[in-house]
Amino acid sequence: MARDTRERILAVARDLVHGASLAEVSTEDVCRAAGVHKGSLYHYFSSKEALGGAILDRNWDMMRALLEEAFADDVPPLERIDRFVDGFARMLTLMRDKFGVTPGCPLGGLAVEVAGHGDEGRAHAGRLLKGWMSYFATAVSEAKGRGDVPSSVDSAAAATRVLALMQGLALLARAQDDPALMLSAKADIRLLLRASP
Amino acid sequence: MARDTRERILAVARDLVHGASLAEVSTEDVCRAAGVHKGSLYHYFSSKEALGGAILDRNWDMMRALLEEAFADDVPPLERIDRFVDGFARMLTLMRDKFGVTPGCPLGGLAVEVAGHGDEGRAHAGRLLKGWMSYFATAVSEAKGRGDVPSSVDSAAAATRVLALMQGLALLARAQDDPALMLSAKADIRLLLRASP
DNA sequence: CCCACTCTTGACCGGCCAGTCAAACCTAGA
DNA sequence: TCTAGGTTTGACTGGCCGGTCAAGAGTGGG
Repeated sequence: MARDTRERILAVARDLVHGASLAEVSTEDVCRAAGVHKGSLYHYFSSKEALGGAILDRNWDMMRALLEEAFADDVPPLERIDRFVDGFARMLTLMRDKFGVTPGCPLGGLAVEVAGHGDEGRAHAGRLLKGWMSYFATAVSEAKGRGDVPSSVDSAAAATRVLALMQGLALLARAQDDPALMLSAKADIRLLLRASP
Repeated sequence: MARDTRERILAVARDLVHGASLAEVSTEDVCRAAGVHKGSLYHYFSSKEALGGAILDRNWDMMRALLEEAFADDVPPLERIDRFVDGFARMLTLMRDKFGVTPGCPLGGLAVEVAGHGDEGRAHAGRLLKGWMSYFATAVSEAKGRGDVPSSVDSAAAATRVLALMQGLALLARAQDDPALMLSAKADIRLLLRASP
């Protein structure tokens, strides 16, 4: 029952925060949905901010799983990115079905909010975003080796571009409640890398 | 004193919401900063949501001014976009100096929040984002006429890409507290339009 | 069986928050 | 000058919110 409770609180809180923001969800909401009392929540999390940080980490775990799944294979590097975009869009669609609204990027939105909570928050968010970009950067680097991407392209800068585009599309997808917008990222990324389709 | 009060409330609220979110600012904060009592605020705005909508409109006015300033001239269309990016980055820097943190896009962030407030909210946000994109779309269209952009490019889709990239860069700029990130948009947009620099 | 320790309960707090209201205050026009 | 309507005041409310606390329940090791 021990880890289980913590787990349930975290899972429920994550669900409630999706499609909303941390500020819009109260600890009481979380406790009610998890069937737990406030004391338990504060037994496992020192503050609401700490809970937010834990949710962020959990979302990063999910994103990393998605990345690993898309990037693990012997598929050409640019296709890995495509597969990730497909997976990301699928996730947005699933969440839309589950929560009734299209969420933004589970990482990006919360990262901004956590980054607003002082310097450690920003450092935390920055670390995760860097980690995400590194997947893109190594793929781009490998694509350069294969000649799929011009060698003049800076891998790190290109990774930033790619992440920015995906974040922006996720924001527009949320504002327009349309997860399919995300799919256009595949062609757009080719352009950002000056790669032929 | 009549319009003046409404004006002051709006201006102060806008300042408070920059770099934060509407949810993080209370009506009491706004009243205190504006030197006004709650009754006055609710005399001019029917609810906090309505105040949020008014702030969003105000931010759109500012953005439109920036767009008009960059787009009005006889400068080539792609350079107009560059000038807008410069203006946008300058604005982020000014806000950072004023509020101590880099804000995200004044329109994008608030638009997402307002879009979360039911269907009219989403329609409102969608209208402004569409308006913004139309500036890019006409510039792209004109650039195609001049041969600066391949005629195969779809103007509306390209405008969405450009807006998404800027929104994403603004998000990263906020998360990393670095407005200069925005400047890379100029080169990136060239790539998204398959245009030569 | 009991101790110690972790976990859970449920009531509680001080404060904040969105929104209300009636009364007072202007001010412009008749 | 009187009046009518827009504007401002200031106190108020009912509820929620993050967080605390002391006491009890459960449990594994000795």
